[in-house]
Amino acid sequence: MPKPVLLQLENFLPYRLSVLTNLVSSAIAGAYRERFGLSIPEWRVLAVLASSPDLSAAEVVQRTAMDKVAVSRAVRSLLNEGRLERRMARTDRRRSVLRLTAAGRHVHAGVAPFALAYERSLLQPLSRGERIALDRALHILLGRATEIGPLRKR
Amino acid sequence: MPKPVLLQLENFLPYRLSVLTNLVSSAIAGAYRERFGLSIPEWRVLAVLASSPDLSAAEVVQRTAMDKVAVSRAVRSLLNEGRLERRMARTDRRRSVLRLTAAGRHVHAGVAPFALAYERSLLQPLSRGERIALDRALHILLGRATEIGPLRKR
DNA sequence: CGAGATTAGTTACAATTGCAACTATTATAC
DNA sequence: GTATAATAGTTGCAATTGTAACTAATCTCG
Repeated sequence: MPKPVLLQLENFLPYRLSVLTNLVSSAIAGAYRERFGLSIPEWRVLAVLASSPDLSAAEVVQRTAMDKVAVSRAVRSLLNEGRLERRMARTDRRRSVLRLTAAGRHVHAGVAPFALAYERSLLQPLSRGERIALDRALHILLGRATEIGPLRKR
Repeated sequence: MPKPVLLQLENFLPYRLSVLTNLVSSAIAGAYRERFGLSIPEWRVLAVLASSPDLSAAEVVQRTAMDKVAVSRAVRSLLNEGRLERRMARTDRRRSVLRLTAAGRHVHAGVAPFALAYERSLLQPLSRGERIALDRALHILLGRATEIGPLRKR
């Protein structure tokens, strides 16, 4: 007898994660683009530089789990839009030193409250305990997924 | 004084979901492609037709949360590969009736255990209680995300 | 019946993305 | 010091994906 295969797509964790993430990401991406002219990669770069100025592009890659090409392109458009400025490190002329301009800080100050409001709204139906449990579970899953499959180049 | 903006990317739920999902999806996608020559959209179509034969493409769209164009393309390549067969509904010649071929069932029988093993491995560090909590939280979040942002066309 | 609206599915085109190759610079090893 | 390897970042190209327009068939309702 063949072993019965019990796979229901709607209970399959990778599928559920994917559907949820697509929903959330496209809601957010639409709002960012519409209101601030920002793509998600741009927003991520902006967000890390807002709390940690003077990173190099490679450091941004490390902190955001983005691909280095994505960072390069996001940096370029943020530079074009005058939201970012770039110097080169004196000791190593390959490394860039990235910092938000006043315009960049201004955009960030506009987006961040919106982002936090979206998150708050998304989490609203969860109790405090449920949020903590979710937090823990995501943290563990992230570690485990990294452990299982290195697969992504950074 | 400007209100201090407290947004740390690494604590931001949409960001964390996105990183986790990318990690999981690319691990799975690589394995499916390598071992079975399947893309993720193809795999999803295969999975729903394995448990529910004779759906139309539109019904596949409803059950998978995929875009109808993505379904159309996945169906076409599965047809080309001989993993799917399509008839037209007698009562409505627009509607297709999709069914796995023996080859399609064979591929599904190969992939499904692999998919379940990956999921099991991913969940392995979570206790039973933690899995239940995760399950609940994802379910609630999915409903809430749908409520907040219709944004995606299907 | 028959005009207009609706639905199923496909196609065409544009935007996004990812990979690999490339340039420039610095580090390492002899 | 020079050759080789490694690192930072960019660019080009191909594959994926999304949006909108399209075809064909059916439905609605006067």
